[in-house]
Amino acid sequence: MQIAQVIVDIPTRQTNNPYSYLIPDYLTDQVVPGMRVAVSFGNRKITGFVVAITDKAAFDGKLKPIDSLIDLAPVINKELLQLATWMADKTYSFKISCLQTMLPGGMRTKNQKRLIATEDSVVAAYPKIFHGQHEVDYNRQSLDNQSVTKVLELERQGKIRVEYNLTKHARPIMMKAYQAMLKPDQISGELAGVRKNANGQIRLLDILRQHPGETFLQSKLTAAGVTTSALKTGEQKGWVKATLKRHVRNPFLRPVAHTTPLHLNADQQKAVDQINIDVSDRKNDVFLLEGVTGSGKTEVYLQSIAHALETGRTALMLVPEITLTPQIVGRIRSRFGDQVAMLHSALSNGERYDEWQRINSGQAKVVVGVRSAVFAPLDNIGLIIIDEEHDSSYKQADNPRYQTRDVAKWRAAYNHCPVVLGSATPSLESRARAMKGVYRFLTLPERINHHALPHVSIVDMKTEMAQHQSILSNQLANAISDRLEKHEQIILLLNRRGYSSFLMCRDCGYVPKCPNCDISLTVHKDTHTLDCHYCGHKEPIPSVCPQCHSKRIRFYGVGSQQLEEQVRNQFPTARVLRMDVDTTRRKGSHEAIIDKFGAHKADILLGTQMIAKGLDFPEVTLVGVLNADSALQFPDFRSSERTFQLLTQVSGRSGRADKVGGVIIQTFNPDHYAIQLAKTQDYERFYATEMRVRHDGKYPPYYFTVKLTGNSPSENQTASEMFGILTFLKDNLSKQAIILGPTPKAITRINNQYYYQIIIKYRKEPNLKKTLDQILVDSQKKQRHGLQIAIDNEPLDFM
DNA sequence: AGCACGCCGACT
DNA sequence: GTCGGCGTGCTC
Repeated sequence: MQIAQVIVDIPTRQTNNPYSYLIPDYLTDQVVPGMRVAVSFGNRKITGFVVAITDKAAFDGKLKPIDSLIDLAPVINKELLQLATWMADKTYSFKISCLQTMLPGGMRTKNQKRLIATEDSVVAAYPKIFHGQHEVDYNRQSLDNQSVTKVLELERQGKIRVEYNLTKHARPIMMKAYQAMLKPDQISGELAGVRKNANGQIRLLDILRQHPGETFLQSKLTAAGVTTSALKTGEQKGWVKATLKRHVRNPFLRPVAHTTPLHLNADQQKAVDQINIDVSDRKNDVFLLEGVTGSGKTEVYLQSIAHALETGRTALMLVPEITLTPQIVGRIRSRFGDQVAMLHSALSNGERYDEWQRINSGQAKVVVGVRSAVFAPLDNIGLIIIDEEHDSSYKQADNPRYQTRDVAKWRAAYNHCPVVLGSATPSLESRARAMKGVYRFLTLPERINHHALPHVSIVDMKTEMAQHQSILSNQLANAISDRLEKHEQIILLLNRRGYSSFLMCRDCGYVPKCPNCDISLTVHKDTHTLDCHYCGHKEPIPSVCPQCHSKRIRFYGVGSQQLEEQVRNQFPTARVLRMDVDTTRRKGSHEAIIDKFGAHKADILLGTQMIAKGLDFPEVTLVGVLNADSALQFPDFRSSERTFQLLTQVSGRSGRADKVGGVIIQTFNPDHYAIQLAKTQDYERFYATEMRVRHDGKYPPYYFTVKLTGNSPSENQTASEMFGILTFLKDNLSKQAIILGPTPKAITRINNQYYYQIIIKYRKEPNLKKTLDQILVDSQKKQRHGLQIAIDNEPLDFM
């Protein structure tokens, strides 16, 4: 008898190991590791991943059989199955969360319970449960305790039937199609029996002659001039047979022209050569490819990918979250055509599913995508590239909190292939490793065609604000007028990290706050609401101060909407485009804005971070950064690095073609080294300065770090439990470990939960993993007192 | 997670 | 004396 080892879809410590299930006879040899199955667990039905097939159970109680298969073929291959185990361990998360993360969103199953009333009377009797409907989804959170008990009671009485829907959301699209049934020699005979003016039928026979035996989507045939009535006749006469054919969604909006490899300069050639040798020799090095903006990193990637394909292997290229614009994908596709699949958050579930299938089936050999694409089911990977490796979107913010770089290195080791980390401003971690010889260091010091770097000037907003209250300094305003006159384009960047507009009463100073969180509400003019960005609470914008009834209640802070208004007022003839979360929410709107600006149908593009990355507009000759230092104000050890990277990156956006660009940086900290060194684009000095700061502060890359966050509905409870954890840590770690906290988080209360954190900095702690695992096990009991623990290994910030 | 079981306070 | 609160433990 075969036994399936199943990781069930319940993310808890106690269910983090496989459960044994019998494989019924009729499924013998059909259940394979990596498939999902439906199983009974307790008294409900849930899904799980088969991770192994054994002939003995580790459990000596009575085993239940597998109920049914969810997949006919594995959705997680052998490599990814191993990776999931490693990742769960590394990120202190559950195996099931890791497995689910590896699947494209649309394929994830949901354990949905559905209640069906078998007696009409109960529908009317319990409106809280049924809302007047005969069938409802069972949602425990939205029901009060009495209703939950009632549901169980009605279920026992047989007045309610329970169904479990373990649904997959994305499915292949099946469309109406027709299969050609005629042999070529039958065609002319049939043609003779057709009326001369029956154009549709003639057209159909024509197509059937050229493609005997093929199956055509109905839409293709009608597009080719075959009418639906002709198809009906054809079906009656036995020419074609009605059937269904899979329609593969195509997320690529436009066809692209084919391009050929560009000529490389000496540095690029050297980089390509070294990477290619590794690919051929199946060596598992990590390269750091450092090259200033415009130095031609992408061409290095493309030619290395080409080499990987030539050796019969596949390639994976990762890009930051908001960069994956048609510009980049277009370049990859123009070289590799339909072998390219893309995995990106802007795709619909269905599109992502189809792209994933193309990869899983081996049709796609090159995958371009964001963070989660690191789990693309590619076989036989020959090269992994991480572009803009310093980008913070490579670290997942919630469980499993993985760092894409680490996952990529794991997969590269498994596949015996190199990893290329590319950046103009590498993360200090990566650069330090390159200096130590852990990574191999490749540089592209020159800009292609020797374009001059843009001229960068810094405006001190302290003196500027003393003269006039305006978001735009005189210098920036003058530069904008100048470019508008010359019909050149302008990008205005609002560094809005934690900086958005709120409401304040000018008479009493009242600021509307979220009732559930310790944070002021943000003004959203489009919806006319005050929103909480943490818990989603919304309320209308008051016209009088609720506290002192004054009418002088106004906006403060600069959001991109306010900036847009001011720019339009100051430059009424300019055509302005705004790009931020509000204007890009709709699918395709991101691309639409970029296309419009690229076609010079607007003069000014303004927006947040998302306009800083990877875009290439040759007509842009001025980049203005409105508030360069808003990130610097955060109590975060990485804020200088972020600021430097951002400013360097946006500066690269100006003047890439034949025109020399200008960059104007407005700041309240004109003397800060991150800003001064960004002005001269001096990465070397920034690296040296920042490394000294990190060394003195005992920060990464000199120290490893772990962040432990605890939350509960009571502040006292949270604090005291966290102090208990502190004692436990002190008892189990060495004297060299630096433990900071517990301290309340910057926003202590979110959704009526109180958050405290502990930071651990260390160089060598052999007991750490064991100690933290123990804390998680213990927290299972403490969670009953309401405390939840989250562990973030190598957090991006200490906030 | 979600359900059952079991042990202590306010009630028909 | 019971009903029901939630703290604890188990699910192959």
